[in-house]
Amino acid sequence: MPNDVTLDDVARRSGVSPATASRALNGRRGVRDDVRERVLAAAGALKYRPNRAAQNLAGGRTSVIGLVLGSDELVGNAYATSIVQSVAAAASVHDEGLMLILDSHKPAVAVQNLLSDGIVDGVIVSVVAIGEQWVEELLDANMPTVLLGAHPRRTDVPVVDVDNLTAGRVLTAEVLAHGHRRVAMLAGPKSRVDANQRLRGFRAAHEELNIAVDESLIFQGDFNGQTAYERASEIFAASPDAIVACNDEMAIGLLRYAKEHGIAVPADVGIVGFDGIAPRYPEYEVTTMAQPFDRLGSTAVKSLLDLIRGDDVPPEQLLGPQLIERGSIGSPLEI
Amino acid sequence: MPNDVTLDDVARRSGVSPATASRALNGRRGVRDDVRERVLAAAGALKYRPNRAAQNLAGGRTSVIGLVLGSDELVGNAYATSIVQSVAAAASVHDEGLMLILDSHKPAVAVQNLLSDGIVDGVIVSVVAIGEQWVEELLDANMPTVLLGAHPRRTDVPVVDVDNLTAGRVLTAEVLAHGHRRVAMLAGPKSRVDANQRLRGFRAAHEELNIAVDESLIFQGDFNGQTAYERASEIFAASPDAIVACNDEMAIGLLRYAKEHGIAVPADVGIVGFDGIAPRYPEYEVTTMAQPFDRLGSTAVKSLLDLIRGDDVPPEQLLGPQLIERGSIGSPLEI
DNA sequence: TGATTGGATGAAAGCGCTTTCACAATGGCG
DNA sequence: CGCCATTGTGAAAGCGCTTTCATCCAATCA
Repeated sequence: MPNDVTLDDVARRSGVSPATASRALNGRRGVRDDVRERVLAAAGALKYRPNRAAQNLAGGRTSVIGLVLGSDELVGNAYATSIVQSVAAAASVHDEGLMLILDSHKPAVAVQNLLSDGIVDGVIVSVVAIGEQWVEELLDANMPTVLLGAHPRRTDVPVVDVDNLTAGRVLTAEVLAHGHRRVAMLAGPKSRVDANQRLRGFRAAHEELNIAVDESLIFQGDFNGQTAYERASEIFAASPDAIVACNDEMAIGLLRYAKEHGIAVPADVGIVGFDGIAPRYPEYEVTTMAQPFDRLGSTAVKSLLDLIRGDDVPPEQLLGPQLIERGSIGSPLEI
Repeated sequence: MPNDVTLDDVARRSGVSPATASRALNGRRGVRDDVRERVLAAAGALKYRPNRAAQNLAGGRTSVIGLVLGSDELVGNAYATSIVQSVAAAASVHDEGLMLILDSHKPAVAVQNLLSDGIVDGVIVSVVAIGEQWVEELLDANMPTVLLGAHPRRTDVPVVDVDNLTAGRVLTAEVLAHGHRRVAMLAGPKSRVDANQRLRGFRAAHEELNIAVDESLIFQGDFNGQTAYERASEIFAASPDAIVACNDEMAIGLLRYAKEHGIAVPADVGIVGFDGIAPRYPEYEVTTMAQPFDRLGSTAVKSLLDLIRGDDVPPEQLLGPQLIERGSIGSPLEI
């Protein structure tokens, strides 16, 4: 056992009852200052560490939250990876542990385990996992849950997401502001709310300027860079002035194709992406709408903790994205 | 509370004592078959889920293992990401939960928490976290631990790693077998055991063929692709026949430079990498020595569970890597 | 048939903590 | 100077489970 000194030991050493020791250690009020210090000192000297299982059993809280992701999504999926990172960081800020639950080959067992008391106090479910049926099961259970990314149907679970509509609108407006008029859209999966919102934003930006959207310039994508690369010839064949790709992976797929086929960006065609992960590929300079990953993670964690505590949580929290200019639709505009 | 039906409820419903119910549910022997079935049925009907905190407190096991990583290592670090993925998968196979511990801004608290009983039964520490002093603290504590990747100094903790020496030797031998003679090495950080072993393998392969290693062709790298890209001109200026990069990121950095400067690969120079993550970059076809991530994760998890159970674990388990031929040192050799 | 074994079961004792609850002790007030 | 809040403290009751330990009964053996 890593740890064998108990609260009783601390209590005995500091000459108080376990009850008082517990109160002192947990910062409860109603303990004289000198007593509290004595207890703290004893705990330090003994290297006392509370037994979390016992705390949990007695107190009801675990201080662990779960993060649920689809499994094959992690490797090579910059979005998912960023989410893990930011949620982990946020959890750590709140002194919460983080259980990582990837879609396993034993979903039933995973859910079963998760729903047991004493394992996690609540879960954050990433949009990349939504659709898995075991996740549905999880949502139906009476477990505090926050969705990271909107769900196509469930509106009964609080959502934290980037404001995809605005993001799509602003990004497209930026493209239009550079003078591009034939703007193509490489959309994301139809099942994804974020993809749809971005598309709506794309249309909205056009409407604002009274520019008609050429429906033949809207291409169905799947958020996958390789697929985008493979469809690139078709898209370029439509000779758009610029292309709005619904995420950076697809934008990079297009850029790769352009590079390999002597298509100049932004001279021949402008290309923009989404998510803000493109900067990780230094050879592809692409203007992008960055996800506020840090705030996404911290907001989700904070909301979940509120939910666990029983506080009210807004049904939908949309965070502002940030435009990252990297010159792939032309030089930055003067203001 | 997600869950409010207790073992007592199950016991009562099936007309047995809680003791028997517990035994039945946990597959302990000494329960008549019909009784066991009755209990199982009752548990199913009641949707009973054990309270893990209570189980843990009474039984001593958590069924959760920890995975410790350096924090900034996750995003954009394919190696770390793959490790997370494979460990998560392996944990799930064993019905273990996975706590993810990234190097936080509160290392002390993190360690403190981790070492509490009832949080995790043991931890897997990835080589990418080694060096952080809080990890040292963790290793010194009496907590079952397995290292994923060798530690430069500590030999008191069981290690699971790829056989980097052999990997380096075989990969270099392959390069030499293609007829390359002036072979450069872009090494990894000197502080890393894996990097050093690969370099040793590089030398060993040369020795076996009685080829002298030109020390001026050994370049110090840092496992970073961008840095490799920036140093590429210097390396190519030494006009090697081929370059062994100590990981794929660096190999890709070199390839990117080559591509941009009209250096043909493998015609002008051969390039190979390490880790097997290159295939994720379809535009860069690079022969690589793949880490057996799946086995790495499963072996580490299995060893940790053995350790927790009190069984003996070999101090060092080296797994065989796999050569992935992708033509970046010339066409595959006939056999 | 009586003694002996062994398997199935239940009673009860914790695991280490938090938290009522009751009780002193203290201080403010009339 | 006595009375009521207040505050600090300890005793003890669980939290829900596992696990001895003792018990019971049927099966085995002499």
